Amino acid sequence: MPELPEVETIKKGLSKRIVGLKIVDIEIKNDKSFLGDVKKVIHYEVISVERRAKLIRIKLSNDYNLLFHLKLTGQLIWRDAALLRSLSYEGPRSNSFSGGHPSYDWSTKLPNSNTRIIFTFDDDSKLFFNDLRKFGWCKIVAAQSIEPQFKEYGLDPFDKKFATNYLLGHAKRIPNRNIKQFLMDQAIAPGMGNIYTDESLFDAKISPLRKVKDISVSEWKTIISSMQKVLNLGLKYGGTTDSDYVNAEGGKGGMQDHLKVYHQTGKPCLGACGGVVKRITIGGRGTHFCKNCQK
DNA sequence: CTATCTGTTCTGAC
DNA sequence: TGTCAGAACAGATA
Repeated sequence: MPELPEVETIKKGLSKRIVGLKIVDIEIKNDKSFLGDVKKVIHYEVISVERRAKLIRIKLSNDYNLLFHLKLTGQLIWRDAALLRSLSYEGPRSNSFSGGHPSYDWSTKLPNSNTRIIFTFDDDSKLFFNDLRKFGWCKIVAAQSIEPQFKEYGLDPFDKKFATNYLLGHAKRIPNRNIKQFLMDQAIAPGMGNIYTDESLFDAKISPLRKVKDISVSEWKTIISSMQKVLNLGLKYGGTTDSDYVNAEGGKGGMQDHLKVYHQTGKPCLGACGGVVKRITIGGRGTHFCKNCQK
């Protein structure tokens, strides 16, 4: 599931590959995945690739943008022309039992049954928007409409102003909200999702059930530094591949091997407390934590 | 076979 | 206003 580190990893990968290329064709295989008129972006060049919250923005030379939200299962995979020729028909097929990880034949065979949009560039390379569950989208947004789109989001967790006072301000507004849902609120901590919220709270030794009004200033400081720590770790390992996430080259991330609580239900707690990782539901989301370590 | 669960965000009801 | 269920969708699991 793409959260800040996954989206940022894709952004970096795409930026390296497609800046300077001109879009020459867009093939829409699922109408609901694409909003806008393709005529507005065809024949224009990619100026930059940026991230805001969990959105990816491809800025074009004519003041239009392609904005993507990958939601749960969206992928953006770029292939150069040579690789497309060698892999387009009979990509190697892995079986479904490769070390407990899902099959990855979609990352070698492109397009595939999950491909919703195909962008072709002027060097014959292609960008594939794959999305198994079709929650994700790509839309064309004019330059002047970008900021209004981003207005709903709070400060990026790496912003210098993302500090105790900022979070206290939000906490005052919704004092009875639990810290888990608080951190998942995109108006407060955009880019945070289930994985990095659970990991951050474990690192901070704070229970996900704590109400925000009961969190002290020093605990807020700890939470902020834990968030930045685990997000940075996610960035370092190129994101978490739990099921569908791949980077811009179609490769897996490595953060899944460094998760301490997320999807570790029943395993011994790594806090050396002798407890086990529990799973409960908060706000409809699976929440993983250690009752001993997190107070 | 059906029922349940997953995980992000939006919508509509209370 | 905050809170919550349900929907969007497809597939893995029970």
